[in-house]
Amino acid sequence: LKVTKEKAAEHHEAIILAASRSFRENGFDGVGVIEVMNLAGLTHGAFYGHFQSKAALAAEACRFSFEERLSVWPAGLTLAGFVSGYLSAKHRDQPSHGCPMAAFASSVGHQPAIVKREYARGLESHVRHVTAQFEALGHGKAQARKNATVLLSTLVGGIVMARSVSHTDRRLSDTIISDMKRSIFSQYGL
Amino acid sequence: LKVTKEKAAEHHEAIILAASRSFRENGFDGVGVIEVMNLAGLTHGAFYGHFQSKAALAAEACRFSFEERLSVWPAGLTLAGFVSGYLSAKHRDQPSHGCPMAAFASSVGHQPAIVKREYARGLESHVRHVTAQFEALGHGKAQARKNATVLLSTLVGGIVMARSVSHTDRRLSDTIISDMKRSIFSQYGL
DNA sequence: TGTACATCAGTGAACGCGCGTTCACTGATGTAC
DNA sequence: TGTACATCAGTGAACGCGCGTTCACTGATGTAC
Repeated sequence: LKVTKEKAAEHHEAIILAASRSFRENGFDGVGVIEVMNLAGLTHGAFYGHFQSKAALAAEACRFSFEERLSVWPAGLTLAGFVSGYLSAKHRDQPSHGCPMAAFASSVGHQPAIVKREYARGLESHVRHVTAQFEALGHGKAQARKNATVLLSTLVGGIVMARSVSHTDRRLSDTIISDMKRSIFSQYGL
Repeated sequence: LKVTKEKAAEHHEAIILAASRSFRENGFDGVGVIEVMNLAGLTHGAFYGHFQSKAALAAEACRFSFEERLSVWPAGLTLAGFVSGYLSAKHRDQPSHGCPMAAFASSVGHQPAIVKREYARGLESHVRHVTAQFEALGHGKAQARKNATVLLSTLVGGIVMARSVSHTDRRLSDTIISDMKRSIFSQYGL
């Protein structure tokens, strides 16, 4: 049954949102088109009226995830606050609302080119954003960029490692998080 | 056709080796039982005479990957040498022979419990091994363990991030590797 | 040592299932008069 | 503004494919005599 253009646009956004959440939670291959559509409150048949393929949705979901993450960045958030929030049990246990780099980094390599491209774009914009934070702290342009690259890679490593054992060795997972946080704080003097 | 017990044992090892390589290269879900068996020089029908399930093979392949990695650790390898080899274009481009943590970290969470358990065991033994390296350098037990945890997480983050964009933005990928290496070297005074 | 036979590693066809995708159909929308 | 009709977002059955898994069968192994 046909619906309002506004309703259809809302549906489109709902699909992307649902995909963004469940792809981050279960990986691109861990959730199917049917499940995403049901999460969006629709049936699977309507999917190909909105997207050309699952890969196209994955790319959109990837783009949305990065965009959402940067858009909810609080105005006065310090680097210390950012690191603390990133390396937290909450972030580890809620990948669906978390960093898309940590969620997609190691599986995006096996995804279609369209997904890889959108991921690389998001990564670049994320690096730029953190670079600006370091520049605001007085670092030179080149050094700020290096710091941003290293900090983000380090954070991703910490959360990815913590998640990899969070259901098997909770204590080790907690240790990774706290040790990484302490190390980063001392390294950057936060 | 029946084969010698020795041949059968060789086949068993060949399957694990092939799985270890292709799982690290393509992920647990990126390669099927048929492909693994063909890589091992057999047909898929023989698989369930060797393993109870694909998950059981994944667990064995995981265990083997960690074991192989530690067993080929050169006797006199310094931490600086280890870091240099880890954060290299060669390691980035050859995950099939590389670190199982970097290869499996973010997908092991979606694998059956038996795989998760074997991964956690390998991770723990890897941390212990690097801890011993730091102890040999004169660090106290607790500090050595912390250093090992942080170093490994940082290395994994670097290689995972570099791999995530290696087919899309080679320059950024190279930058991540070199910036991470420089940062780690200066942090640990290598 | 030689022979007959039970064992069993490996083969390849087949099964069931879930997935991404397609399509004929429905009925509310929104446009032309 | 009201009516008739073309449009098209959404539905749900169906398709093809690849995957993990099963199984009847083959024929070399290795054992019992």
